[in-house]
Amino acid sequence: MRISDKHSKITQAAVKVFARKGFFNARISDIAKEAKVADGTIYLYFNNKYDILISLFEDEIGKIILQVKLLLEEESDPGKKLYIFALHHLKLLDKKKDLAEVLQMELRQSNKFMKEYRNTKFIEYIDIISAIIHQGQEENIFDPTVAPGIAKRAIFGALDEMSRLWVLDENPPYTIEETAQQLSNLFLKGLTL
Amino acid sequence: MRISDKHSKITQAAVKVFARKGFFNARISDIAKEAKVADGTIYLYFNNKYDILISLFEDEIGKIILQVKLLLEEESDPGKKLYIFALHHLKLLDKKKDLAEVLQMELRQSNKFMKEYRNTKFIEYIDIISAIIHQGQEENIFDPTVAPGIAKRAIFGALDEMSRLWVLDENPPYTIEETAQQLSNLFLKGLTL
Amino acid sequence: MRISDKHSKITQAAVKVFARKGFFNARISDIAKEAKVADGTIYLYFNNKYDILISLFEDEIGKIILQVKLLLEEESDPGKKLYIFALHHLKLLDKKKDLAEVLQMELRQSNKFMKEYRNTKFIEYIDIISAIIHQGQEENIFDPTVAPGIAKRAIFGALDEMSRLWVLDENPPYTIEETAQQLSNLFLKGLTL
Amino acid sequence: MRISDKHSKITQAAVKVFARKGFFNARISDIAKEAKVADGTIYLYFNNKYDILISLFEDEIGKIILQVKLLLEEESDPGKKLYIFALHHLKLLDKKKDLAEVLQMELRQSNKFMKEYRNTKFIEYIDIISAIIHQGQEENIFDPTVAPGIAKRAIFGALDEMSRLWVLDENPPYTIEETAQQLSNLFLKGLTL
DNA sequence: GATGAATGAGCTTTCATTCAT
DNA sequence: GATGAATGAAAGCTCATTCAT
Repeated sequence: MRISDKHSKITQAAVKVFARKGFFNARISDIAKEAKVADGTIYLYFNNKYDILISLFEDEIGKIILQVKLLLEEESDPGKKLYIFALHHLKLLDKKKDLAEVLQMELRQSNKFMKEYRNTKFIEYIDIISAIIHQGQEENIFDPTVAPGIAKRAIFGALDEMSRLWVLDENPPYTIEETAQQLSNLFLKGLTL
Repeated sequence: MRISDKHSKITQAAVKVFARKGFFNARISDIAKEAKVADGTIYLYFNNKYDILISLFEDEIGKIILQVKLLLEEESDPGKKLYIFALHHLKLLDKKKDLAEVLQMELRQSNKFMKEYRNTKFIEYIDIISAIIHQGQEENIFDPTVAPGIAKRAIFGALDEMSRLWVLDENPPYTIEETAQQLSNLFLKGLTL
Repeated sequence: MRISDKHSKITQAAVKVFARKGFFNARISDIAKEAKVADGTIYLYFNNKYDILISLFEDEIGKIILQVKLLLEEESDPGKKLYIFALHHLKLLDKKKDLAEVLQMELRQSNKFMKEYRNTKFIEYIDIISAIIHQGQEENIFDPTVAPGIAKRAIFGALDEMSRLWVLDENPPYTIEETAQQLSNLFLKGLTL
Repeated sequence: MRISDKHSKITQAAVKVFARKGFFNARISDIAKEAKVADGTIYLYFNNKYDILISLFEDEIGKIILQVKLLLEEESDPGKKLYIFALHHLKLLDKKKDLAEVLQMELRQSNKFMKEYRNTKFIEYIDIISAIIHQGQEENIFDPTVAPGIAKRAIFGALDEMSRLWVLDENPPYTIEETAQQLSNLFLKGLTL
């Protein structure tokens, strides 16, 4: 088994366990059992419990950023880019519910991660949105009086709050496509000159 | 001393301590010390540690709902209502940073509260937004194709994400009024026919 | 039960357990069981495991110093003082075998206690010897060329090594009085002009 | 590489590590790293952690015994022999501070070594002293009423306690020669008829 | 009602030892 | 023989909760 396999196995197990029980209620032995390794093995790959969460976060957000950026490269219209971003965000979190729950619930939860820990990956992710807005303003499509620093947070916040529907609800009242459509419409009209 | 005084003292202390340390890192003895009561006294007013958080949440959200509803009664225009809601939300959380942090960070964090615990107070709060949207649609001011169930979450999510700026950042790059203005503009244009 | 009772009960239990198993092999739960308290109770009286050992040491040596000084006050002849000191030292450690074992074995064992921890109580104890030697030199009874700083260590080391006989051996080949006599004779002749 | 090389490398490494951290705080991996072998390799040469310490002890004391006996053969006067023994003891431990620390601190520390483990090498070492005393008594130089079994322990204890000065103190207040001189004078006068 | 000393279950982390390669 | 990744038992310490006063 390759080294990276163990690391990855533990990460995947941690996602499941953190999603099920929450970071603080999750025991290392839960993760170990889920990953089918010994408790001690986890400490060969991670420094401590917090490190698992941060590491997991950076790895996964990193992958997501790569994916979205790749997708967006194929489109030039900022309005359509916004839709693609929204759709991709919702789809992804729907597909990886456990991961979604961990990212949403656990990561923002503690001073440990949002205050002391400078969350650069997260910033990189939402800066994709501000880049789109900026582009739209440069091309005279979007309203130049809109502050991209506010709009990016608004859009991410909206997506994030919506995605909770699929994470928490067994039978969400809206489809993902419908939601992505509605959200991008809403913001598009709001942004467009 | 009236019974409610002790209850309230403990709740206020819990807000401070949860904000400072997070729910899981907070100790009952921290709260007791902050409230200037004995550890055991807390258990005369609350069943357990989780109960403090839920109780705190319901009480505080209850007060906020009362306040906003009162404010909104004085205004009839749905567009202006949206601005008032946004401004009030941001102002409040800025004024009560500790409470803001607890509501944002701790409450959504655990399955314990968002899954098992049916969060009716929270639903009541964001339904204020959908009521405004509904009113605007009834009065043919807002686009009838917008789903209020989506828009309410989008608006709350945007506000929530924005408010993190004042909670976490020492020197936020925007003023509260500016932000409320930008957000309500954005959504207003998005919503308006 | 008075507070000091619990503290003392734990200290006494720790002496027994440390003597039986050694500091590192002793578990907190062993001490707790021996003291008939809960594990956690120990941490109401001591900061950590090391603290129990140091605290125990300072308390017990403190008591011993008081006792010996009291005894020595009644005697003026430095030669006889030396005998009294030796006899008392050996008797005491014979009577309190567990304590003797802990003081001998555990305390000198670790950098933690002899390097980082400035062992002032111990120094105070062996300085009783140098004071006697000094007195003898002042009174022209003892050889002035003898360095009290060396002799005090020699005498303490001799006593300490001897006392191991009663700590470790079931049937020591010498009696305490005989040993005290031999040792004080040996050193007296060595010291006397 | 000869087998004994690895064994010796590990022993030397263990001396360093035990001296630095103490037996219980030393990790097998520390010793392995210091010896530049793999952790598992240590178990090809030693049964377990305790075995390293005991083995180390027997080897090193064995060497010391050989050296002293050789030195003493060249001298016939028991008084001078005593001085030679003292000087050699102190010099050796000063030269091999790490070894000194391990012998002093770690070996006497635990029941594991002084009770269960019959320390024949150590006995052999201090019996060199009683042999000298015996010789002196046979030759009518030393006081026949002195019990060699007590005197040997007294002398060893004195040397041992003194040698702590060079192990623990950066700037010991006495030189080794001075100390050996003082000690052998003290005991010589004490022993001589 | 109020207290806070006492409890003891529970958890993270360490590390001697093993064994497949 | 040599390796070092993997193991899993073990233990120090914490802290929510209880209950005698």
